[in-house]
Amino acid sequence: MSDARKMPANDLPAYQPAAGGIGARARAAAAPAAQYLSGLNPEQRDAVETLDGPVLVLAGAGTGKTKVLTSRIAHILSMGRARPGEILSVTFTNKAAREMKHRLGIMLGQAVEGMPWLGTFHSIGGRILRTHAELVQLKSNFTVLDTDDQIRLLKQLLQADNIDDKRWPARMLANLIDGWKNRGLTPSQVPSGEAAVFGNGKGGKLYAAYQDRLKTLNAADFGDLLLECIRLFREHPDVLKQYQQRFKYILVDEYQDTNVAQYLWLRLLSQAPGQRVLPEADAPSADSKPTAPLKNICCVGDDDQSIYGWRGAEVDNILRFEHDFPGAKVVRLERNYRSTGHILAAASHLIAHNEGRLGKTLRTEDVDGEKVTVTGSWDSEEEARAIGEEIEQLQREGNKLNDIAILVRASFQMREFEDRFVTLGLPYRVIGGPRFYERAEIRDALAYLRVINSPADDLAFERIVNVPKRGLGDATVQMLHDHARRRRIPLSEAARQVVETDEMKPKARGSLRDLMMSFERWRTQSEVMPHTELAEVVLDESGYTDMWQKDRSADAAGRLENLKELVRSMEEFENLQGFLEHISLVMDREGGADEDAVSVMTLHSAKGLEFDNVFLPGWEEGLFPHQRALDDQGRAGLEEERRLAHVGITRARRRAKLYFATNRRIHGTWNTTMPSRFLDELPAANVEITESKGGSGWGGAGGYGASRFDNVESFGSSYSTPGWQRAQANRSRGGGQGGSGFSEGQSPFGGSSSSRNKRPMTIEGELIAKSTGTESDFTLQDRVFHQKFGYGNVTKIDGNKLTIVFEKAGEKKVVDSFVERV
DNA sequence: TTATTACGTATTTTT
DNA sequence: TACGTAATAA
Repeated sequence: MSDARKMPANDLPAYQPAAGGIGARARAAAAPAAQYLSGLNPEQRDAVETLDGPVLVLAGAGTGKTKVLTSRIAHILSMGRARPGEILSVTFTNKAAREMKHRLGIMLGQAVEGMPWLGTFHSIGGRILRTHAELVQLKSNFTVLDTDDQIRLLKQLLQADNIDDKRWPARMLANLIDGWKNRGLTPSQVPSGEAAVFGNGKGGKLYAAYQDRLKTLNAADFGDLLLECIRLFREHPDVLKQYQQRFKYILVDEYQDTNVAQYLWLRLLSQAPGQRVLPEADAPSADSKPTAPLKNICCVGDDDQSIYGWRGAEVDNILRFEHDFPGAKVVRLERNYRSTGHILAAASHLIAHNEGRLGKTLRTEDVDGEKVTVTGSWDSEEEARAIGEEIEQLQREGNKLNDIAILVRASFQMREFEDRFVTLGLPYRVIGGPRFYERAEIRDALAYLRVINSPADDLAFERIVNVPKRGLGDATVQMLHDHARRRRIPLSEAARQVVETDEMKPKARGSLRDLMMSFERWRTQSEVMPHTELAEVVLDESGYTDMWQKDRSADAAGRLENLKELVRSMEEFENLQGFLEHISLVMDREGGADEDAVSVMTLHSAKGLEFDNVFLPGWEEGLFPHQRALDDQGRAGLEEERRLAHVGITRARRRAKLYFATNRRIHGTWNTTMPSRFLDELPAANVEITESKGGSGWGGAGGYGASRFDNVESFGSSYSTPGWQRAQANRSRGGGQGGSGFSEGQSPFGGSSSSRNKRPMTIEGELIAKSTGTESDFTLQDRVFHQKFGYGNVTKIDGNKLTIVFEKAGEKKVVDSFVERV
């Protein structure tokens, strides 16, 4: 194993000098081969060494999936089959991408400059899109909108269309559009029946309008990063060909999580260069016969870990792989190197209840270990208390807190544990909580920078015109909107024009003019000043920092800290443009793992991780499986929940502990719940039912199993149950937790700072300048009418600015779009 | 225009 | 419960 160490890691591409007159293959096999191949079992090795043609690796939990992927890349490189820049390697999450980069780094040394095309679907799609932005009616500095921006934008569209956004919430439309994009559907491709379900048949039109608006805002949402990429490939075969030629090898991680759009994207790229592009509506239908020779694509996944169906992931993609990629080699990895016998048996048994699996049987050579435990407690509070105590016990036995995780179904469950841990003084860390960049102060700061970088970014402008308060309220913004729409210009340009006139009250006008002048100044400065410094200047001069300094609320200090962190994190990027490109894509935070602390996270964000001790609370009907999954997706939903349960249990190396509570508070009211059906699906031989250690003597052995249906009667009468009364009594918990309740801001930015150099904003500037000069179609002495000032005569024309003497209001300067000729 | 209050309603998972 | 929106007052 370690005799392979002879060859230094960074000698990787240097296999040539290593061996003398042997053939290339032998050379490669003899030299660094041991380095990355020796640690692989036969199946893994098979997956790594099969370089030609499509390969599907079915990798169960803990079977060395990432190891296979990274080894395969190492293999491709050391065989000289491709250079780093010719390997496309896509993952689903940033976390996974980072992990792969990290492991590759260890495996190869610095020899491989970071693999330029290793990243998430979205970041790579975005990158391709920026390179060819003009071809899809964008500019290369386009903004990536997050869900929040998206919804605000849709809200505006709904209002413009006089649609009651009570009855038809913008959020719902956003989900619809997202769904369409996930399925690779442009506005014209959405089935008319589906488009009609929203807003009395206006859904389709709204989608189209939304796309339109995105283009004028020079923005793309998440779905666009893939969908527009697909459109680009279809409409410009030459561009597609270029990428097909570049990518000699394609590797896909977590293939079971891909959606239709991602599938199409991969299909296009995986065809041999020059092949006819797939016909328009080639969603993966049963009869899609792949005729084109397909390249070397290797997909790794596990159908039993598909947990993103609600987000458009198609388990079908992986189930149909052999059909889609004929001649594909399928490798099963079934040797589990992570969990003990009992844990694995429990997980396997559970998942066996699902139908429509490709079927794998996980094996382990590890000892049986401790049985999986199931513990019932009276209510969620007791559950938290019990888990807290068990953790303290584990700690006393010498376990690291870092080796302990609590995995919950829904994030609201976390609170209870946080409360408990704070009172216990137990260090914990919440993973995947409110994202750094989603915090209001970060988004505000970013909005300022966005407006500087891209004056057409109306959403950003709107966000900060009146933050901090400048006396520019709804009325002002509405007026700017009117003007902007009429002249088809961005809001910030409208503001610049209106400020020259008497349209606004002096006070508002003054502060808007100040703001616009500031932006002008910052924009100039941005060309000479380092972007971090610029950010500081902006935050300072805009009064934004002041605003929080004056704020006396508890979290103001934390927000200021976050702002500092934001500025600090900008250093990793070459310029403002590069920073803004990345911020919207790199959504998760990292780091902070130095301290010994219990991890608290959702089951979803736990995928890919492992811990010695895993606590799984909340195994109750309605919560897990989640009611909504059941309602919306029926059987498929249940199976996905079951896969989620499977993922949860298989995170554990040594101990998996499940919990259910009889009473849980949801939306402030107490509900009596039944233990999850998943508990019944566990194999008795590997499970132990234990007493709750949380005191009270309730719960425990009889809590589920034969007697579980005894609880049914108490449904609906929860207010009279002892639990409810006790809960009332417990309300007055003395929780004086003075210290810092919030988890501090951490940098969400990965190590990769591959920001490319692009000239910022010159293009924008020109465009703006031009739109200003549009001639007015008024002539001197025209008699006009103005909403606010009444009738008057034009006495002077300066571009689109008119000076008018009004009969009542006297001489005023106004913008022409506010008056009409009479 | 902003601050305050009242009311109603929605609550999974995330690139 | 807790948040956001809408109505109302200053």
